[in-house]
Amino acid sequence: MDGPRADADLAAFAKAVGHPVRTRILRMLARKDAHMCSHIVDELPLAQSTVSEHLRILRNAGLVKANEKGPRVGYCIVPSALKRFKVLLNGV
Amino acid sequence: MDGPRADADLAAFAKAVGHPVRTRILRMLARKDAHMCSHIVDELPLAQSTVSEHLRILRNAGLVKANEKGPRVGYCIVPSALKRFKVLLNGV
DNA sequence: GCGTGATATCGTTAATCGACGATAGACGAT
DNA sequence: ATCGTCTATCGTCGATTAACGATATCACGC
Repeated sequence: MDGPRADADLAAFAKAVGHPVRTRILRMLARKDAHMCSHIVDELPLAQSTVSEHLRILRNAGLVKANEKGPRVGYCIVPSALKRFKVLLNGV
Repeated sequence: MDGPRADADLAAFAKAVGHPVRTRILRMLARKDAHMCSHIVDELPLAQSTVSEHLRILRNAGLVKANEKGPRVGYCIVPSALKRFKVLLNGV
């Protein structure tokens, strides 16, 4: 589970989560199976494009994925990635 | 343990750890009670000032502290902070 | 006091980040 | 086919970060 890329992976996860808006988004996603981007936008005092960018960062980190179902994208957590993040951190 | 500042705190911890050099430093500190800054410098391909800056970031995040013992500063992990980081993350 | 070794801080530079508005693309409904 | 809705991407701007060398500071031994 933790190979030579443990430092790089842990840092990448942490960097992705290292912004209050993204921790909040993560929590929102963790409490439901899926969220539409617009739902998240509604709950945050940010422009839609900004939220989309934060979601892209979380997606690039592998922590979140989108069910590619047309314009109404359902976002959800990738449990295995979140788990690996926790394992890596707990291993420090 | 997780109040209204949970998002901010988690994000701050994650941001501090969100750099491969700092995860590596954290691991080094986790394996010993204390390290001198110069020891860390020796093991990293970075200038002393750069390492000092990374240590400052970890210190500001509360994850690391320095035993103020003159110029030979011994750095060590703050277990309670690291624990809180883990708890916050595991709570997501 | 004077030097020496160990850290910290300063000043600079290039790179990255965070936010926004504007725009483009994709789908469902009319 | 066109419209309206939802999301992604682009371009920009100011702020922050990462890295370095140079310089200051501090504590100890001489």
